[in-house]
Amino acid sequence: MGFMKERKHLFARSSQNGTMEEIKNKLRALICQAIKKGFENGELKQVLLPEIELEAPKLSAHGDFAANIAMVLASSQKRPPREVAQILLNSISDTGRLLAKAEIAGPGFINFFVNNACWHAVLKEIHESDDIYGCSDIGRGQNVLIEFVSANPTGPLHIGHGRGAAVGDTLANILRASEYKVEKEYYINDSGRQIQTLGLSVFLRYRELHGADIDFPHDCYQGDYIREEAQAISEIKGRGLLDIPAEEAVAFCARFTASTILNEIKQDLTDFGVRFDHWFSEQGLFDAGAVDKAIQDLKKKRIIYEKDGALWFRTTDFGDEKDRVVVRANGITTYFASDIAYHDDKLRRGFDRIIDIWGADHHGYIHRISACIQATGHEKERFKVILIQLVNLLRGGNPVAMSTRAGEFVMLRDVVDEVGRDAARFLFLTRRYDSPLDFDLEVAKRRSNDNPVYYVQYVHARISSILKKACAREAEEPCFGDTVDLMQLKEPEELALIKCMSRFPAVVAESARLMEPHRVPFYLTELAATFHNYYNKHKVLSNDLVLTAARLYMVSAVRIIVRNGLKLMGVSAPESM
RNA sequence: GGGCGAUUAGCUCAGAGGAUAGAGCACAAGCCUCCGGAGCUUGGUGUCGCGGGUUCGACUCCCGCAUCGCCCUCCA
Repeated sequence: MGFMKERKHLFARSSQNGTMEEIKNKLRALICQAIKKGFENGELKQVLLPEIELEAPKLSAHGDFAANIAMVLASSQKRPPREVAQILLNSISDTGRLLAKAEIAGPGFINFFVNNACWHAVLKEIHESDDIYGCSDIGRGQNVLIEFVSANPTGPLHIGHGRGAAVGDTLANILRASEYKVEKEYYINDSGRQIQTLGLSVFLRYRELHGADIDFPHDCYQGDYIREEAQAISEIKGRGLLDIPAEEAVAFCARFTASTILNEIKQDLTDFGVRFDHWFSEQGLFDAGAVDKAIQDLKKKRIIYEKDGALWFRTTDFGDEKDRVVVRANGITTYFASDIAYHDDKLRRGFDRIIDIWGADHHGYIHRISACIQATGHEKERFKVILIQLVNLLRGGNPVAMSTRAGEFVMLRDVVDEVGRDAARFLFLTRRYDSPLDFDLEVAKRRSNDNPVYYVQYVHARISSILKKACAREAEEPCFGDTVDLMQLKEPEELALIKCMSRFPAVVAESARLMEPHRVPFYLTELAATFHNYYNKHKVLSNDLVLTAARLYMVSAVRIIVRNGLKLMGVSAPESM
C-alpha cells in the first residue's frame, strides 16, 4: 500500500472514506428527509434530530444496512418503535433509486436493501485507488512518534521483542495509511549499570579465556554470546586487556560489546522487515546535559526533592502510589532520570502524540512517565502506552524452556530462520496485544487452516494464477476499462464478496483509531474465507466472455485488497507458492 | 495489602450498545470430467466468571465480588 505516495486522485474523489460510507451517507439523507417530512405534516412530534446510525447487520436477511432510528425516537415520540418506523418508511422518497427494498423488522429496525449497482461501484473504487485502497484521512496529518522494541544492547532480541516489533511496525503502517505522519524510534539504553555489567561479564570471560580462574557472578549475563564477544575481543586485542587497569578493560569491553550487539539487533530487525527512522541514544542525553538540566528544572519546581541522600521525584502528586528515586544515594541516576529527559525531548520535537510500546510487565511505569510528562509541562493526553502481553513459545503444544537466568532464551533470529518472516509477523498479530500469545513453532510451519498466513497468501497466489491463465487465453486479454459489464455480477456469493471488500477501508481506519493492528489479519482471514467460498462455487474463467471479464475484474480487486492488507502487516503477497 | 490486565463453545481466540453471540482447531459426513485441494460444504455445543445498576435494548457501559496472570527495588 503506497501510504507515502501521492494521493491526489483520492482527494479528488467525493469521499475519502470509501464507497460504503457514500452509500451510508445517502441513506442517512433519505432518513433525514423522511423525519423532516414527518415533522412538517404533523405525523411526528418535533424533537431534536438524533444522530442517524446505520450498521451492517450480521445476517444478510436483515439487509445491507439497518437503522435503529425508530427505536431511538420511540420514547420522545411516545409511540411504539415499529409505528414510528412505519411512518418513516412511508415518508421515504427514494428519488435516486438507491433501494431495492426497505422493511421493518424485529423490535423496530428499518432494514435497507440497496441495489446491486451500489455494490458494483465498490469494485471501480478499488481499481481506481489500487495500492491506496484502504487509506483514509482520519489522522488529519497529525504527527506521531512510535517508540518500540528499545531492547537493551546487552543481548540479542528474543521472541517477545519480535511481537513488539511486529505490532509497532504494523501500527506505524496502519497509521501512515490513515494520514498520520509517523516516525519510528528505537531508544538505546547504552548507559548505566547494565552496560557496566555487560562489560564486566565479557571481561571476566575474556580473562577466563586467557587462563584465569574466575568466579562468574550470578548477576552477570550468562548467555553463550558473552563468550563469543570475549573471543572476538581476544582476536583483536590478544592478551592486551590484561595489562591495563581493570576499570579501563571493563569499559572497553562494554563499549565494544554494546556496539556489536546493537549492530546485530539492527540486522535482526532489518531481516524482520522493520526499519526505524531514529536510533536514539540514552548516552546522548547525558552527553548533551539533558538529564542534568531536567533534574535541575524539576528541583526548582520542587517536584524533585532530597531525602536520605537520594533525589526523589514527587510522582505521588500525579497519582502514583509512592515517590520514585531519580538519583540514588551513591550518585548514580536511575533509568527514570533519563526517561524524564527523553520523554520531554520527544514532546519538544513537536509530535502531537507519542506512543510507547512496552512489555506488559512494565505497566507500573505508566504512572511515572505520565507524571514526568505533566511535570515537564506537557498534556498527558499526548502520551499513550501500548502494553504487549507475553509470548509463550511452544513446540507441538509443549512449552519451550526459556530461562533468563541460564541464558536460555529463544532468539527472534532463530524463530524467523525456522518458521519464516511472513509466518512470524502474521502470527504475532493474530491476538489483541493485551492478550497473551501462544506461539507454537510447529503450527507456524504448518500449511493448513490453523496457520492463517498461508490461508491468506493462498488467495493472492490463486488469483494471480487465474489472471495469468486469463492472459494466456489470447482471445480474451482481460481489459478492465469501462467496458466491463458489472451487472453480470449477481450471484449471492459475488455480492457477499463485494460487500466484504467494501469494509476494508473502515477496518483500516478503525484499526488506526483504536491502534489495534490485529483487526487487519482478522479481516483478511475473513475475506479469504469469503473468496474461497465463492471460488469453489463459481468459475471465473468460462466461455461467456462478458461474464468472465466481470469476474476477472472482481477477483483482481480481491487481490488488490489482500496485497494491501499484507503490506500493512509487512507480509509478502506471493504470486505463487 | 495495592495496582494493571484478563475471564466468551471441549481447546485457541474474535466481537466493545442492537435482532438468533461468531471463526479456527478438534470430532463426523461429503465435494477433484473443475480456473492451484495450502481449498470448499454440511453437522452442535454456550447461565458470554458471579451479583447488582444504567436503557427501549448489555457479552459490550458503571459498581461490587470471585478466579487467574503480571507488577509493586535507592532493579533494569
